[in-house]
Amino acid sequence: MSIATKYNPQETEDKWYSYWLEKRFFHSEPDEREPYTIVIPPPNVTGVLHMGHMLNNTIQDVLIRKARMQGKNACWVPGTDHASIATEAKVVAMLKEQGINKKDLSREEFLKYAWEWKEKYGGIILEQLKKLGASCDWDRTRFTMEEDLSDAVIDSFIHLYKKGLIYRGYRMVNWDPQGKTSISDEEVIRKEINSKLYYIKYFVATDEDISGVGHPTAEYVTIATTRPETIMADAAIFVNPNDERFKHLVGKKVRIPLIGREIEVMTDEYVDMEFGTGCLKVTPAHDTNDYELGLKYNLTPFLDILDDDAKLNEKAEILVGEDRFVARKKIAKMLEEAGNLEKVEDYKSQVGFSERTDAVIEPKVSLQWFVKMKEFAQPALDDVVNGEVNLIPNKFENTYRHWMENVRDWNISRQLWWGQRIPAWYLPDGTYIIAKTQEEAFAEAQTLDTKPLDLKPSDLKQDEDVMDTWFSSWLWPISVFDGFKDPNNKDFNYYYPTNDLVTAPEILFFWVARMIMAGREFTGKKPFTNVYLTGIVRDKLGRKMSKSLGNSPDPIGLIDKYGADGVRVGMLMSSPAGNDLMFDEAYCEQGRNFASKIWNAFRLVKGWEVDASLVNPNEQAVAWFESRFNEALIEIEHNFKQYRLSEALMATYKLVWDDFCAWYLEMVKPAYQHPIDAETKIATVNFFEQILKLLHPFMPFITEELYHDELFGKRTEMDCCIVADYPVVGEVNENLLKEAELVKGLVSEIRNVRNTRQISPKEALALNIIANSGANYKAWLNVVTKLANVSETHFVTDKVVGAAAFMVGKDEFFIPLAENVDAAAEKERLTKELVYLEGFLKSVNAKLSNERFVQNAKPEIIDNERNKQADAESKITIIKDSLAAL
RNA sequence: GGAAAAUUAGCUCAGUUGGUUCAGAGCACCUCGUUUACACCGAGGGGGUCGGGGGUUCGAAUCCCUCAUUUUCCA
Repeated sequence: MSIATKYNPQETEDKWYSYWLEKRFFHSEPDEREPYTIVIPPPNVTGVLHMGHMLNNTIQDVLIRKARMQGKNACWVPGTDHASIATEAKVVAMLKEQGINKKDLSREEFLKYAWEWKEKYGGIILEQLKKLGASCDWDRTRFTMEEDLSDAVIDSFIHLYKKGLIYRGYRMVNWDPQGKTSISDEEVIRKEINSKLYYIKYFVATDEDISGVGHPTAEYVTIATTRPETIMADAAIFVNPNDERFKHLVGKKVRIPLIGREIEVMTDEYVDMEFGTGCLKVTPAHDTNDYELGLKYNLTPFLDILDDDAKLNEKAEILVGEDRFVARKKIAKMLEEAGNLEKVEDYKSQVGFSERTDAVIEPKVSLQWFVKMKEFAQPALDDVVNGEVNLIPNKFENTYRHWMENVRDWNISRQLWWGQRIPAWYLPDGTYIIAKTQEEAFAEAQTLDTKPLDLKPSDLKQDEDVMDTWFSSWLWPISVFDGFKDPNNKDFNYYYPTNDLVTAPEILFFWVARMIMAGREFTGKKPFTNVYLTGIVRDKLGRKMSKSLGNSPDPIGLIDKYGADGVRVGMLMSSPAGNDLMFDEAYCEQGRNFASKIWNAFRLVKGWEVDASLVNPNEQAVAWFESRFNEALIEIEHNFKQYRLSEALMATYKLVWDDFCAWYLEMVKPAYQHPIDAETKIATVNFFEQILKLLHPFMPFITEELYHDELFGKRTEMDCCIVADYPVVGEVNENLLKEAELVKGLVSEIRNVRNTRQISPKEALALNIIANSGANYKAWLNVVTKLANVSETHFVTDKVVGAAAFMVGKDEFFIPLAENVDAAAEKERLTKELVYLEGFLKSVNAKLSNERFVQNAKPEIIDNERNKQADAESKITIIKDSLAAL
């Protein structure tokens, strides 16, 4: 059977992915083997594959494929996240296009549309992952809003509520006026924007000012604010207690401009004397820091002058119904006309934007559900500090610790419909019962002392809010194995805790940390052992990939262009854990070229005809490559242990390209159209098979394709590379490796002799050797002869005059040339080397004659220096002799 | 404003407890070569005061101080 001259990824990839699925190689069931488990970080159900997913899932697939080949029961659980706010936003937008307003729909109607939309578009991303070669157990695909997982969310809510770890209360939250929901701190994107700083005069309230609206009086304070539209909600003015400028005003009342309400001038260390005017207006309902001050001093009144859509309400007294940004402009004008505006300055400030809707976040006090986090934080911190859970790289431990030590309560309610509804049931009097169903809530209501008369089940109204998506994803490693539904089930006992988690550092806190917390709380066990943190995929200029910049390549397009194997290699080529990846298509090109190299090497070996009568001339080469393979395998395993995937790949790449293709195959390959001996062919085919296995986790498709070639004999239908035994480390002959390095050096030197003298590679040369080192060059003669085109070799004891001479290590080599050797050039070359060696020797001698060095340095270091000294001395002698002989 | 990390070749990065010629790899670049698996190739080559300065040490890319720059997190 012949083989195509070029590798065709498209055909190969679809063919083998289907075959793997058909033979159920990805599927895992508990058995007696050791499990190796990864749960996928569930992508948003509405998402499409981007470069971050490519990196993340390539890493997971490499880990899972390697474990599978190493005999573990590998299980990679895929799935998607319902992503409440993101999905709801998309559904709302879709309905809007159809002319449907969410407001006009009932909750049930809206959810019907949302589910329809999810069924239609959800899970595209999982299909895309298949193109990449992801070997997930698709039978185990889960969705965070499917029934069992939702039950887990509700049950865990009830569990925590009963433990007193969930409460309902007024707190300052990040309010998204466009999505009309609170969002978590993590969903707020801070951006620096150009704004203005308004300097506003607040006049001291005196008896003469009977206007009651803060008209000018003799004394006043000036405050600087970026938000003049909130002054109507002011509760106090604060100055620093050490600020001499305002001492005389402390305790006095000033009037809020335009509306004239009186507020007091108070003091607190919090106020920065340097910032603005040194006077701070405090608006507890509309600023997080002001809220804290409000609590501290129990400031009243507590006015919330903004509606849910960020328009001013009647509490503002003026500009009622205006949007906050419109109101800002208008009030500035009004202040100016009233003589309260001192000046306006340009100012850069940090403003929070909603990650989903890009609306400016409004700090807002509202009634929400919270999880107390203090108790969760300690065990989760301990796990990481004690090494129960490893963060890779561990530089993230500091950040993790900082976050866990300053943890704040978790707002888990969202004013949305798409998600798990809060299981709180309100009685007509406003009290509530936490229960899974209306019936259960009703039953519990019967036990209340304060139960209203004639209570019917339908009188109980469920909370309108749903839970934060992360309140379901923090259960992911547990719930995908039904650890809530049936805590003693076979899967859960077998697969949990999982092994590795691969995710981005940006969700270290709000996902990874919370999974550890949930693991400890609900199962008593950690959810995973190792957390591999990938970086952000950026473009080669270091910019984040974004739609607006248009700098994100289409992943599927890349796969079409370079093959999935090529793209996988490209993604891994330069992505150490925890570092951002500067993505450049050139890496994918390198990956594709690598696949091509493997393909062509295969074509070479496949083409060899065996002549059984030939004696094996390649024993040395075969023995060497075997050692070299094992040496590389040790390095690769070492890199894998430390999760240095890019280095493991690079070591594999060099083994295949340099050692196998450039050296080994060149050593053993027969002359054109000549047959090869049986032993060499068998050994080479065997090496090739080992190499395919080594490459498989990185490049699953091309390796599977070649693995099935008849060159390797007949395969049974289940004998596939995906489940082949991963190579194990064999013997390494150090001496052989050392000699090979000398031989490679020798071959390079001979090539150099040709290069510098313009001698054709076709012209055979004679070689004379003075083997001072005792290296066994005789055993390597075949190799040298072939690689350097040497016609005859002589072992000599005296220098050869009139020949091109060079050294490798301590050994001297001479190549007699037809034309005269350029003595002057030769002299220059030798002199140069002599100067270098003498300088080197001088520094070594300096060390050795330094008493303090000899006294303090470790003995093996000193021995080393002595060896260097002896080496240099003998080389110098040889070079001096050569110079003399010229 | 507070905290953390980083700064090594044109680019992306290695460099373990300070100690071999330790200044490295891949890519890119330059020269040569269309040799019979592969031009998606082969052979050779150039290129870095290890961000600056200071210190500890017999010895520093590696440890300490300081400055600069960058990134991230928190406020």
